[in-house]
Amino acid sequence: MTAPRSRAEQKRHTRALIVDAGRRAVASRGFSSLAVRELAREAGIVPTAFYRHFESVDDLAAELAAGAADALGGLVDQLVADPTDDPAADWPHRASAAAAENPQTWSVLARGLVDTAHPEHRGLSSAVDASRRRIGITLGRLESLSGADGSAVDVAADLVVVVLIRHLMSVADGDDPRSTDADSTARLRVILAGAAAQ
Amino acid sequence: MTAPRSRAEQKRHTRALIVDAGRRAVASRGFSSLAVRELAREAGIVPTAFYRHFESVDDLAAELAAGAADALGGLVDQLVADPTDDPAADWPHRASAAAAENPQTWSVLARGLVDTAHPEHRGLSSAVDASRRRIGITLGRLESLSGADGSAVDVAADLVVVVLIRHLMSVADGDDPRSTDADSTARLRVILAGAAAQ
DNA sequence: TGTACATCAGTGAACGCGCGTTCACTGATGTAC
DNA sequence: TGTACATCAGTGAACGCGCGTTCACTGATGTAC
Repeated sequence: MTAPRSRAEQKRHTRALIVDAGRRAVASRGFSSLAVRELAREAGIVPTAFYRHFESVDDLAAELAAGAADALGGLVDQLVADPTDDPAADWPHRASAAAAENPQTWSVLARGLVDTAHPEHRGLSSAVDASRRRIGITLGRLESLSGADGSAVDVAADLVVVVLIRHLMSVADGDDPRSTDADSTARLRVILAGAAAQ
Repeated sequence: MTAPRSRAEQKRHTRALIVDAGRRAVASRGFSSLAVRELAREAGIVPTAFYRHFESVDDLAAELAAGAADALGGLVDQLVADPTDDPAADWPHRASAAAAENPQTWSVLARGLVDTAHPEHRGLSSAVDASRRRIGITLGRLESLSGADGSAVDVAADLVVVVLIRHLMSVADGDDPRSTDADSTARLRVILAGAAAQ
């Protein structure tokens, strides 16, 4: 049934099991809940074998955080890559697709953002800052915001990013994607109309 | 120097020290970081004496969460109690006063909101729902929103509550209150203008 | 193709530590007479 | 006011448990000849 695996393939597989268990743990109980013994149990290895894959539990935390930051960057790539006249309608839909692909990652992001004392907070926080700037640039190019004040666009970008992160977590938490999309769209419409009116 | 205390006063004092240490712990590291031994150390008692004040560590968690929910309710009371024509200008200022009064409480609220797996999540989440409804009613009475769509007002209320909670956490984290007030005011202006434009 | 050796993912025992909680206790404070 | 007793906040030993990490090991996989 299971194909024979090379040693390298097997190692990659085990490592992926650990990372996956780690993502689930952080998503549901936060970074400080990462426990080597629990991860090992879920990956089907003995606790000490964990150290064949990571230097320490903090090393794994760093990798999970980097993954979340990358995921956010990738999503923003998609949002700004092919332009739209109506981000309020299109972005939630694209974000839902991203959330469905790797749900836990977005909860990892949220955990890192709220856990200001955790070492990974800084990195995730600046990933969000970067996203805000990129979203801001894209919003600034919208025809509907062509007459808007620059600082109003910045404020809108800030609010849009918050709406998108809430959206991602909502979908990741298993909320109905259809109604979550509708909620986010309504929020984005208010924000964009508000920026246009300033 | 220290006035003699009745046994009841002394007990209340020790209990307050525990609750305070608990608030700081949850604020900085989350509900799951509550540790009897650490709280006892900070309160100047032996770990087992903790159980003279609380049935268990979960009992303390429940009290902290209830305190955060009450604080939010109290703040909303203040926001809706004396009406204003310009919530965008007035509410951040009032929220800053509340945040300065008991900073950690707001981080406790945020922790409980993001920690969806924690038993206290539900209660804090519904406290926020209640606040959203009350804010919505108050917004609906604003002259500037008299022509606005009802659902746009609901969306605005949702966004306003998010802005206020971020504001509270910002001030609690020690950010400069003046610039935090300005940021929140700008965000609220965009939201209210957006709802008015729908 | 067969043999000898190297690599290294996973093993199992062990370390010191902090966890939440129980229990019988002490001794100062409070109360009744 | 003085004495006898009750209350109860705080004490200290102890419980079983899971934590992160180290170390010497095993044995299957991979490589060189």
